[in-house]
Amino acid sequence: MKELAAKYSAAQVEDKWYAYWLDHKFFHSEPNEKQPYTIVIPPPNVTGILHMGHVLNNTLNDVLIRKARMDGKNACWVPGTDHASIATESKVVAKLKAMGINKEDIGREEFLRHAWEWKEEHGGIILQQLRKLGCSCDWDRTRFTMEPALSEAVINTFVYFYNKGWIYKGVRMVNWDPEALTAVSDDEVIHKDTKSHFYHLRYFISDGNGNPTDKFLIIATTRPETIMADAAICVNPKDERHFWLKGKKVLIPLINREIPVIEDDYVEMDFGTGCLKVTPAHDVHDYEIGLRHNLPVLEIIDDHGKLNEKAQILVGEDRFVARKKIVKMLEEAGNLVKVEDYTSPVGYSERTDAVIEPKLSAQWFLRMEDLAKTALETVESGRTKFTPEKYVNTYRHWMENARDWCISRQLWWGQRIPAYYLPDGSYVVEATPEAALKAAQAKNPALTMADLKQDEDVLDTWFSSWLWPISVFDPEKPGHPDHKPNKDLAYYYPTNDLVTGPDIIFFWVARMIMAGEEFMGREPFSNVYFTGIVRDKIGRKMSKTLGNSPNPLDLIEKYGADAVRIGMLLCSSAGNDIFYDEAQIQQGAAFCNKIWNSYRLVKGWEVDASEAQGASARLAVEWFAAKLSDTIAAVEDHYSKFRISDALMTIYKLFWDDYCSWYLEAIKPAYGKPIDPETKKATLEFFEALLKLIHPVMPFITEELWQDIAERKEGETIMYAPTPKAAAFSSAVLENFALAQEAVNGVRGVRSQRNIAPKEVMKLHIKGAGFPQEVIPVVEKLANAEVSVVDAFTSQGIGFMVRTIEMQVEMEGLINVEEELDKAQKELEHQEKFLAGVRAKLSNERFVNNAPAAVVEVERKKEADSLSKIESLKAKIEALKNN
RNA sequence: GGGCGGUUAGCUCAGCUGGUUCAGAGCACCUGCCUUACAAGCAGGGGGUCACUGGUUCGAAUCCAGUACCGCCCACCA
Repeated sequence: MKELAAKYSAAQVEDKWYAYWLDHKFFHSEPNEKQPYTIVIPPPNVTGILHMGHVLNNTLNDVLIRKARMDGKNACWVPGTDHASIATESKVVAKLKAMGINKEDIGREEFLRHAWEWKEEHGGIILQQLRKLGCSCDWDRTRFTMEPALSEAVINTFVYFYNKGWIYKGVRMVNWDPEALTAVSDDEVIHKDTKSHFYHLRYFISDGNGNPTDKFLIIATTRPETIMADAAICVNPKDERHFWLKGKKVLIPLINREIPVIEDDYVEMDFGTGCLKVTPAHDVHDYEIGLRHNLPVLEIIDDHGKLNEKAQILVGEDRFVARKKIVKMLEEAGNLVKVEDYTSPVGYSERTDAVIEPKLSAQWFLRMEDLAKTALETVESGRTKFTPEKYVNTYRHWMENARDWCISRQLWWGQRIPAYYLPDGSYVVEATPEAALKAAQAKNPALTMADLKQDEDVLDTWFSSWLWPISVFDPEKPGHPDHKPNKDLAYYYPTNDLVTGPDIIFFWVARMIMAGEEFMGREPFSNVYFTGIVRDKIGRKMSKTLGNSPNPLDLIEKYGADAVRIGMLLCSSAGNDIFYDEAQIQQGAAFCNKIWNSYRLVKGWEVDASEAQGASARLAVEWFAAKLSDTIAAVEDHYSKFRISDALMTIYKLFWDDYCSWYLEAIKPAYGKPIDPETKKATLEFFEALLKLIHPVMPFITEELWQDIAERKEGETIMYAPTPKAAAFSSAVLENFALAQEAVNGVRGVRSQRNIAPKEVMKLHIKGAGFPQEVIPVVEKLANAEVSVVDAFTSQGIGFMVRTIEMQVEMEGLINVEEELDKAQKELEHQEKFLAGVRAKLSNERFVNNAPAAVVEVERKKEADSLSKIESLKAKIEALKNN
């Protein structure tokens, strides 16, 4: 590298080094004798594009992986994408729709052909974008959850759990979208408060023969069109008002079907009338009550949201039209008591905005009981640690109440459920059609392939991603606990850290733990680091519709990936949401520039071999060596606790404040003068250590400069330079330098107050022998002052204290005695108050007797220091008065 | 409604098992400087009854209880 530009320009640097890293396969990992450090990427949706959440997450991953690599571990970061069945399928559906093609019309096979085409064309863009961010993924290991081997793994696990008896077919209420004609997941249902009515209906008591008596009860409902599906009326068993109903039967209005009155705690006595109509087919809770009381299920609404013939009346009418009509009919029949306005939350489909209809349907379930129990133990025992810890509570609560997992989805894009139906309605579950045929023929030898019909549904995407930490290494293993892990799996599993958002703690994290325990017999990762959500400045979630989400690639282009990375991370502590502000990235860019220029300065110094190291430089080198070691220890501590932003801030301050503002200023040769070889060498060593420390978060600029500070051979990289280690140091060195810094600050304060230019040499008098003599050269250089140690101040000047040491900047004839007196008086008052406080404590016998000796000792020291300060202040005031 | 977590400077957050002058950091702000690496900079400075109330203790930002507000997860009352 020749002359360095005055400003750092990321664009020229980043692509160059990324290509270099790729060329040399620096990201690639193979099992070897070193300790592995493994991360599997939280696979982004294959059709996704990079957003700020990905930036945060993947930068964290990359920091961890690069740090581990420099720590000498065999670091492996496995990238890949998730087939994301719902998201991808709806994108393909939308694309086809735009072409005038209906999914149903072209059929499954043709649809999947389109979907794969789409995936090949648009899929994996996000992985390209991650390269721009600098992510050091082992691209040779890139995986896709729906690639053949991984799909096989999914099917095998299904068969495995089925054979174990944990997978069963059951009926469940799903969120049915009558417009899209599909079930949608709970996440795709938006609850909106909707104005409707509360209809109070009169149900007459039956005489036992299906005829009404003159007695009746009143129920309140928002859905009168479903009364034909009623299976019971339910009251709370403690409700005295309804004791008389016990054992009675009532008649459904209009159709006069007889239904029983039952009792269940679910009914709230003080809500509505205390009588609830139970409609198992069209309400989730009612369905559960129905299960408890063995009630029949009668479905009267079809897939299109219209009443069917089972309704007996209003057949073929849309549910909302039917509602209006039936109200009228009820009114005419004398069953309508009153109508109240009512606002209640109603579920709408995210995609079509249709009102969701709860619908019963046959689904496949995986029993959770044992899996959840084991997975809870994994976390409670600490084998997998959560950061921040608070999420253990959330996790526990969910695991203790885990409901069976509905694993079927009414979609085509995904792994198709390997259940094959026989003509007699029974089914077999096998990994392949061939095996299924064999199994079917065992039941009925006459069957042929053509007689078998595979289940139409595919598996929940999470049913494939929960295998991710295993299947990316050895797709044979899931579904086969006895299979001997291949070399990769044996080496890389369990992975070390997982970085992800808390929103998928159950969907993904918990289930990976389950799968890991089930198939590997141990946890899939040692640590889970939960990030927060990236929000905009005013706290809104970033979303496309709000348009408040910047495009990370634009930011990278504008500021550089390093700036984006450190900008995001400096202010993001684990578990807390991040309020994104472009100013953070600007701060990152400023830091890049600072690093760049600090090197520009050092690089520009000519070395004169005959030059001897000056006192100030010698001290500064000694001090910074200590400071560096001290800080490295602090940084390591932060990392070990996953306080990433603290670790980075610590390095940031070390670089900017300690190295640039103090150290470089202390060793800086006079303008145009050469530097001695010893100092230059030390400085470059320090600089290299700093580059290495910050490299995990700022990979590009550090590589650029690292390559320049010394002769490097082709194939050398900072990526594999070992993390600087803390060396032993004397704390006295730090302590003495700190005193020097305070003295310098004191002088600078006086300059600032009096508007004295930095160029002007000042005279600083230090009273007594308390100040470490050896650091005086540093003070002289940085304060641009001549320092003298005196017994008493003999000239006029402005005083200040460094701890208990009195100092004075000589200002003959330039000081305002009044002002100085005033200042000293105030300081005295403050000091006396402080002393009083300390003495009150010390005179408290209970404190002296109960507090640890060390604490009492500290108080005594405070007392002594304060006394000494008061004494000098008094003397100073005297002197000023006499002046 | 149930569970969990939070409330410290204008903003974002540290502050571990109560005691080190403990009230901190970064950013923002104010003042003065284009000082020959960097104005994406340098130097200096102001700013908080640690949400509120009570308790425990010699001593509380820190422990306990209650109150208020905020956030997240679950259920989302026919």
